Amino acid sequence: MPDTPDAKAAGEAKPVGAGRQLLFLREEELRLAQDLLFFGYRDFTAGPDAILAELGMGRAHHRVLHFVGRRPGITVGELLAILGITKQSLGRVLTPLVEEGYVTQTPGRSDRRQRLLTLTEKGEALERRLFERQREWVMRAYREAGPVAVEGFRRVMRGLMGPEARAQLDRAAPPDPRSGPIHPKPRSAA
Amino acid sequence: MPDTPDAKAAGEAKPVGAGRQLLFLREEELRLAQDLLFFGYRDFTAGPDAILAELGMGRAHHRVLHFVGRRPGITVGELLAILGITKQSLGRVLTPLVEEGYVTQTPGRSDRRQRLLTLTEKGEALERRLFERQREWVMRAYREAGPVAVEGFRRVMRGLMGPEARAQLDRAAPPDPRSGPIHPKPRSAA
DNA sequence: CTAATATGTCAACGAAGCTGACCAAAGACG
DNA sequence: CGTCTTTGGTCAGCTTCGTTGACATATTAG
Repeated sequence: MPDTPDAKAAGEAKPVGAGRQLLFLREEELRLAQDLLFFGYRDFTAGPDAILAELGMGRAHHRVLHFVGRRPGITVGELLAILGITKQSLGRVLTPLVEEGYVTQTPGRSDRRQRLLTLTEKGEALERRLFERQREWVMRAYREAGPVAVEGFRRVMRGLMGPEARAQLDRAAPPDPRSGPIHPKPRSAA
Repeated sequence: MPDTPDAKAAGEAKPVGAGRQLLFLREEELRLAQDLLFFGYRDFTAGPDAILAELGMGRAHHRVLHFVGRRPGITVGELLAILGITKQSLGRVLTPLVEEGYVTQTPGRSDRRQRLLTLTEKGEALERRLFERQREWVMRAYREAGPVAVEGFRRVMRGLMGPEARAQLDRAAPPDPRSGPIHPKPRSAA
């Protein structure tokens, strides 16, 4: 259990045993994590949400654009598995995206029941616009925090995911052969 | 062109210079961040969501319990500012919580228009139950990632918040005077 | 031919946001 | 005192995005 949280560990007063004290610190630590995730996630999505609202779309549309953009030719079934929603829910978002020309459906070559999904140019343009907005935001946070913090952020977020999501992530983010794996190995705290 | 399936993802040829490559890496970095936040946040909230569903409640109830628990005696207005929602939306969640005995409202002593919100024992018990579920999950991620990563996670999440959220966080999480500020200074990359 | 699979669609519902309008109690201040 | 503002509550209606259940169709698999 090596995880005395770096510097802040103190807490001298309070007539408690050491174990009790650790427990208390853990509690506050976790409450902080709850706050950070709530506020952070909310503000992280705020930028794209504003753009989408102008187009009469919502966050769900963004997610479809994002994952279709990440894996062009993805099947409906795979997309459902990644998003973890029902096909009815997906349909309400995907159908308009197809009708308005953001996404194309083409029958699978080996299995013609499948509808392989790909972004159109219009879809790519919108996705990129949403992406850029978010990029500014995240890059600012990354810059302020520094590369070591970014690596830590990634490790913790990965740990917050369930095993299925982790597997999906590895598929959704095919490591670019030119750049090597994103997390080659922690390399002992950079 | 529309129908090249997933194999097309790479695009290895692409004649790029070093700057272009950096840009590309940044892009992939950011896409990864999007994935991590989506999956991570979703799975982070999954545990409490399941408990709440059994009680006919949702995530919004949890947030109220969380922030009221964090600042007993908080006013309705303050809670609205923290959550960033309208009073109508809050009402739909808060009224049932009061009616079912999870939260009490008491008139403010200096301003009797205010309704100071506090958790009842029942409310504290539920909040704790939700908290414990989430704690297990987060502690696992923290342990796996290690203390340096946790510090980095906190720094990045904080950076993802807007300035208002940051101010609210400092109020919502009154820094324990015994332990000093959470982020005293980067201390040059652990 | 039959069964399973991939996808789509209709209908109804629930959770949690929103706007706009309006009201009452209490404080603030001339 | 009287008026204005602030705090909070409420009614009505709308939107997004998730859910279940049932059913239809095309295609593949055995």
